[in-house]
Amino acid sequence: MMAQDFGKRISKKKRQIVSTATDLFTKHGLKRVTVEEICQRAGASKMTFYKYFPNKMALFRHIMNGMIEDGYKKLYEIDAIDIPFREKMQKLIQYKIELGSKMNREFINEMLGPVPETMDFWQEIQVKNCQLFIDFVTKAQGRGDIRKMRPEFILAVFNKLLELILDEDLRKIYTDYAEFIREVNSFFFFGILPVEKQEHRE
Amino acid sequence: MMAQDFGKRISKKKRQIVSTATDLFTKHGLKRVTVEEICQRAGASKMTFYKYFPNKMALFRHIMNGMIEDGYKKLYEIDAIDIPFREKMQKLIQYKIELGSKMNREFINEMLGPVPETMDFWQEIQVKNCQLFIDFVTKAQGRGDIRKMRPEFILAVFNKLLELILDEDLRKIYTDYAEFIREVNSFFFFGILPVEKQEHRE
DNA sequence: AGAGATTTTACTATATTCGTATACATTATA
DNA sequence: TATAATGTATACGAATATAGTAAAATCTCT
Repeated sequence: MMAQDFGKRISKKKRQIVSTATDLFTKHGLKRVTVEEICQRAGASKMTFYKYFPNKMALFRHIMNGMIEDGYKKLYEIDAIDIPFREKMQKLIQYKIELGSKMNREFINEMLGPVPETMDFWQEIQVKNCQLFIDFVTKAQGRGDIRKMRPEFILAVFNKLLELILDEDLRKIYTDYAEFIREVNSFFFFGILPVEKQEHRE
Repeated sequence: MMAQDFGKRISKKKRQIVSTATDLFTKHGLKRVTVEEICQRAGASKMTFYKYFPNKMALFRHIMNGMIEDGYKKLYEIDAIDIPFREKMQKLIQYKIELGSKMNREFINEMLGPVPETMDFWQEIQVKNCQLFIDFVTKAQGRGDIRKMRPEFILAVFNKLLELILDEDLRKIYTDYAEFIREVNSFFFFGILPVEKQEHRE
């Protein structure tokens, strides 16, 4: 009787709904996208949609949570690898950049803009993400990889530098994109490396 | 009393409306974008909008016509330069590619999709564009730059090759993007160059 | 001050979207 | 085959959004 489904197999239709909705949301934002449109493109009927999600916002939350989850895993994964902290950071930045191309500020604003409900949700997410990153930094501090500064401050700086990387105009200055990234990365590092590990200090 | 405005100066607000609408339409398509949204982002009131355009579709047509106009000028401009036909073609392809990044198929489909009115309009545009390109080809044939083939056929091939260029997957095969373009271009040419001008013929 | 452009606010008719109810079709499996 | 589970088609009412208009207030020039 297949009973509980063993919690494993997620309905094909559900997956299709989620994936097409992800596409549409990241492209056009929450408000512009219609439940009916999602269903049409997913090749599912509206009834199926409401079988799996109570409403559009729930689907959206589901998707966002998935993204957070991915970020969580990624961060944990990176932290577990046995490489110098600096390389970990590099990997993290790389990941955030890839994410950033989808989750850019415009996209976020578009979602935050008109729907007040999303504001609170976004706050939630930010807080979660914060905590995660702060743990990451705290661990690194425990190992002496970075100076003892308020992790919250480091997070803020990190985010500001990410904004810098996503800045199209600045990017144009560099002929080589990789060089640009290295530049930011190295800047970030000579700011947070503990004194005893820094070679170029005046 | 500034009277007729001398037909020169287009109201700043109108220009802003047109430009923000162009942005929004190219990003999200006709249907997803709201008159109110355009006005808000353009910093204009709805009344101003309806002062200049009778409705959303009219604005859309205005924008599209502008693009056609640009294409017209560009083609004429390219045709007028005293360079080999092959280089003209290269320039034309370059231009179409730039345009293609905005006017991609997805965008077009999105507009054609739900609004039946746009279908007819798009037909109109296609016909105009066709005629233009066909003139271009006919002239070239008159000069002996290309073989005597039905211009309509050449247009069709040209468009197919453009689709090829915009194909992400194919693009990935080439490490150098310029090489890719050259490849397509050269393929196109050794297909249409008149026999006496071809060097590598079996 | 005075004319034209622009905004603000308020409003209506229309269209869209949401979410549900019902009856029907498909698939899988015991 | 019988029995569920899953999905579809269609239609529907209610809430909401949008288009487009009207009239009065405000702004911006000269």
